[in-house]
Amino acid sequence: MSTSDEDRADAWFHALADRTRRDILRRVLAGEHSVTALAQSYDMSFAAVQKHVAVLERAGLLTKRRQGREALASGDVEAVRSVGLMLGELEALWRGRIARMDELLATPDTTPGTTTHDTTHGTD
Amino acid sequence: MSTSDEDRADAWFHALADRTRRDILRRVLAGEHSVTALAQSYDMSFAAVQKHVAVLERAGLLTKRRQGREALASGDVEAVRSVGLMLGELEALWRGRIARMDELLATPDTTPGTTTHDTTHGTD
DNA sequence: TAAACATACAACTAGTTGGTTGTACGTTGT
DNA sequence: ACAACGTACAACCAACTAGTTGTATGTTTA
Repeated sequence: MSTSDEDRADAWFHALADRTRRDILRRVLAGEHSVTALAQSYDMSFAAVQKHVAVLERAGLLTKRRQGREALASGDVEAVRSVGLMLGELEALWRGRIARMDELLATPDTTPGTTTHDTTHGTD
Repeated sequence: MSTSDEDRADAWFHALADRTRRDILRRVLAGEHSVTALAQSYDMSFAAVQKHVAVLERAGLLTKRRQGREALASGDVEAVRSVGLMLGELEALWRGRIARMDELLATPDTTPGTTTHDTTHGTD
């Protein structure tokens, strides 16, 4: 495949790592806005805002539809949910660690030959 | 206050925007690891990995405790949840938009003097 | 048709990032 | 005591980022 999950995650988090872009995303999730309408909300050039919108669009967090001379931007809630899902996977890893700790406490004499720490060897 | 919510969000998303850091975070959420143990998993210098760990630590996604000469890093699941919460707020904005659309469809003759589009004016 | 508007993109600049090597300092083991 | 280990940080470099101005192209409107 061309763009891996990690590539998409890079784009997502990089897009979200700028407060202007997060603010733009909030606005376009709440409703459609043209690029100039968005630009008027910030103390920077139109071109700067247009580039922020482009970054969000490339990351898939926002889509644009053309209506006449205007480009109406709209937030993609599915993409936001995908980011949340990835965070959920992180939480799951942590839960696994806790479960492992509980297991050790519950059955203190099993797994007799193993060392006491670092059961998570990388698979790369 | 010194560090605003937006400052923290900047740090969170910037820390998550690098795949090596995301991988480190996965490992330290699954279990404690020393910095050298982490460094051995990646094809880069120890110093590079140490800096990645420092970025995650400054963002609050990871904590370190000292044990002898080792620094044991552990993922902070609460911070991960906070990031998820922020995404949830984005989703809520979108739900508000949908609710507003439904409202318009349900009562087609109310709000007689308003224009048909863009009910979300900025408040700055 | 001409002027004003909305967008897109190229070129440039200052600051930041992700990597490197080298050095310093506390800790462990012989 | 001393060598090896684990960590931290400074200095440096190439690549990238976020902003700028300027230009080009298409769309409305007078």
